[in-house]
Amino acid sequence: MARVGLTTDRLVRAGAELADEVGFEHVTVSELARRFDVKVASLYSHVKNSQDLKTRIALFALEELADLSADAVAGRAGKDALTAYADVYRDYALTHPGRAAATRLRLDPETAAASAGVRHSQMMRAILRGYDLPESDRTHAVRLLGSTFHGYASLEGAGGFSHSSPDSEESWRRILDALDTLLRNWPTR
Amino acid sequence: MARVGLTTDRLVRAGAELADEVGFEHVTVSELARRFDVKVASLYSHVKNSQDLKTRIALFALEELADLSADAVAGRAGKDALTAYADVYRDYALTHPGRAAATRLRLDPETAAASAGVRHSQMMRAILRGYDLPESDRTHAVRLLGSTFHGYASLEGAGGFSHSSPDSEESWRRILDALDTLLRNWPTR
DNA sequence: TAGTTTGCCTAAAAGCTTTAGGCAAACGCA
DNA sequence: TGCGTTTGCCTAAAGCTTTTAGGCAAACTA
Repeated sequence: MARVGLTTDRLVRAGAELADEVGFEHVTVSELARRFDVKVASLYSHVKNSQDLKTRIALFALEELADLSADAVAGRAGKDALTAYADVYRDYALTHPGRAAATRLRLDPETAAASAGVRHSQMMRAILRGYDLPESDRTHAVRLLGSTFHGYASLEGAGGFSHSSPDSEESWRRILDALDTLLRNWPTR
Repeated sequence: MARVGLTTDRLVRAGAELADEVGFEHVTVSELARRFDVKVASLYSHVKNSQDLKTRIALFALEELADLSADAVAGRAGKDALTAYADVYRDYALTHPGRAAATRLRLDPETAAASAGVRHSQMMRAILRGYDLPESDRTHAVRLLGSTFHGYASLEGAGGFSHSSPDSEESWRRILDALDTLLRNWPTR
């Protein structure tokens, strides 16, 4: 009965890798147990249940992505900051599709409020400081950016843009140009 | 052994309703059988398997939404057409969250190509005729609109904008204004 | 009305989730 | 070092979902 050394943290990290391999929706307690060569019931000491595991993977991914973004955005402003943030987002979604899908998991309000999701909004708000938006419009702009990045990564990940020209990379660049233009010509009421 | 009169079509419609009630990811062949007061195995004459059921629900929702959109867009142009299309999209997502989630299901390329998804792209292309975009940029713009609508509906459905001001309705209107502005000032290379 | 089709059934196997209770490894302290 | 406690992983078991195979009777079809 050698002990493998399970911890919640190790399970969550392995769960994130599993998600990238098989898709977040196919992450299963059983499969995770198999990977640790351990009986399923053993995981239940470290994780409340399947939902809990998925939530933890989502929180982990949000955090990891926030760290990467913060790094990329540091020292940049304006369009430079916008594209740095956006590119990190998209790259993350491409290299870690399962984790990216996890960041789209519906979290209950308290969990969401305590998540790295708020760091993401704060970063977007900070990026908007490089543009001349009235304070009252910042939230709208944050929501627009969030929706677009989210949506693009999601559609691209679902294969929506593959095998059709022009290629996705080009659309992405043009969309970032467009969003930059938009923020510099933001329509006020 | 009274016959209930199952058909693939009835199953798909009931599946769509079920999705709206419990969430698309919780749609299950078992639950559907329960609702028809029929044994689970009976459904397998009408539907290949669970994945097949979900795919059919997705195709149904895409079709239904395309019909609604076509109706809304008919006879409109420019911003009028843009907002009509977008509003139908968002309303659908709010009133039919499960079906809307279904439209985000990853379809394999052939299935996607034969789906009403292509009607959606065509409608967006048609809407863009009201704006003065170079032909070569239309695809980029379609992808931007698709991403933004998709992303907004997804985040709003996940509760991302609820319980925080300004309310979602206002952001949505402002985002449509912004997209309209953007399309009228589309940055070319 | 007889024959055929087919819709729904029973049976059963296999996989995932979750809880309860047990044994032994690892830790903490004298 | 040895003893007691903690705790990590195990076995067992129940309940649910998926999926396949084979059967009977209801509903078309001639």
